[in-house]
Amino acid sequence: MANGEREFLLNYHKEDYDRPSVAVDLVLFTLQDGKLTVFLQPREEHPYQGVLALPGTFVDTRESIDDAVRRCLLQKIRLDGIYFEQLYTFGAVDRDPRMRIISVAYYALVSADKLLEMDPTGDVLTHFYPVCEMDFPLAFDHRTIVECGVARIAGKAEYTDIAFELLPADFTLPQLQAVYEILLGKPLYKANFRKKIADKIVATDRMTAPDGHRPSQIYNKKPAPEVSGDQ
Amino acid sequence: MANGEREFLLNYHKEDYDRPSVAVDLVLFTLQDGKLTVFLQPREEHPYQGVLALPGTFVDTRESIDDAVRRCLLQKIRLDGIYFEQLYTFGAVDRDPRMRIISVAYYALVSADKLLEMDPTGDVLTHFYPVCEMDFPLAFDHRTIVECGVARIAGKAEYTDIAFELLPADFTLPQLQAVYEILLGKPLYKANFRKKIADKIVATDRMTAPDGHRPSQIYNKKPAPEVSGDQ
DNA sequence: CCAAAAGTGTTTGCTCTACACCCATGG
DNA sequence: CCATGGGTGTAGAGCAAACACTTTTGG
Repeated sequence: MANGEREFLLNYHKEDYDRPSVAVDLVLFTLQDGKLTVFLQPREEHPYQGVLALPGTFVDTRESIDDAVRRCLLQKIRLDGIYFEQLYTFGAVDRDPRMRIISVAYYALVSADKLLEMDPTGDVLTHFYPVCEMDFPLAFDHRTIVECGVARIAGKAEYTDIAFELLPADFTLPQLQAVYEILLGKPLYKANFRKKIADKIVATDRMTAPDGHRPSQIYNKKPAPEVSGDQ
Repeated sequence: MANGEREFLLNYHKEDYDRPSVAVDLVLFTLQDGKLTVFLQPREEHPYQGVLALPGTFVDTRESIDDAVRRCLLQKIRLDGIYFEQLYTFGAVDRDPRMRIISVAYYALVSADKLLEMDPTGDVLTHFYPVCEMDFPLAFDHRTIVECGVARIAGKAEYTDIAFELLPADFTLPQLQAVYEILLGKPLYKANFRKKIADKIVATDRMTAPDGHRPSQIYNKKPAPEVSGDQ
């Protein structure tokens, strides 16, 4: 009878009853003025017309979910080649009042300099809103999705290198520390922080331009360790 | 034009072109003979007829994804009220040769005693296979899904209490330690382990029946801490 | 008395925390 | 010479690893 159920559902599907649609929604983070910000756009259609929402798109039959995310990034934000990762799949029955839409949420990280490089007009930059000041309504369950993304990057900042995705290739240690402090939401001790990330970075021989105080050294992220050659 | 794209996709959907179907696939873990085992059933239909596969079902329009998981557990394994959690959503275009199916994978944990209680015939127990001995083919991308589940519970065992889900309410510390050792895949030091989990358990006044050596004390999981009353 | 497994105290070593201090630049 | 922020060494707290040891049962 477990099989009968499966049989039923297979037929149910083939005979083309109504069934869920699948979309991706994207939580694109960057840093502005020392704050974590997220990309939001006012919706142009009902429901939630004019209300800020995450960028998203339906998943086409001929593309993987990751490809739908890449397409969404490219078509809606003109971004390419940035870090993204699956977050969670949201499937409450009433999350969209029109019809049943299951949303596979992703988060993405981009550095402010990459944003400017990709969009020299600076128009895209105006669509970012600080996550700690979102005292306005969001469409659908998008507030929940953003909160889920914030929680994820806070957690992953502790044991992965995602913080580097929010900085240019050249960065200083005070900058890197600021990123960690924003993601973790707490201040860090300078000396301890430097010891902890020492093995993830390489110093260049360049310094920042003097600015009323001691210039800081410029670092790069250490390349991912090669698998040991001999075995 | 981002809007035109959205418009197109909305119409694309409404006019009922082919679009992805959504299923849940379930990685149900338990412990047998000191090994982590997973529930698999031979498929009764093509494709992969006769090949072992995870239990799964299509997501109905009127149920949430979590509800689809509950229904799958109940209909296919006759299980109810056990721990489960979303794992990852798999959406490669060719993961199912028949048609495009996006699978929201979940993992679930059940203790061997609960399995027997729910299914006194013991039939369900025969469908579990040790994850470390899966030297046989699996249908679709189900091997990847199982591996994803194994990695997840190994990680979560370190900072959550999921290990308790694999034991009855009454357990001994050697039993609990064995669960952690299986999930983490490494031996633990008895004295250190006991100190570490001391604040998560409460001792009962009961002991196991003597068995050729010193009996062990029976413990229960400490109830989740109440939110402190005064504030 | 011995084997086997349960259960406990103590030492050691490491990591993270916190503080103290020095360095380079502009004014 | 001071203010500002960059950069570094070192002592102490806390946690975890490792070891040594005692206890209880059956044979």
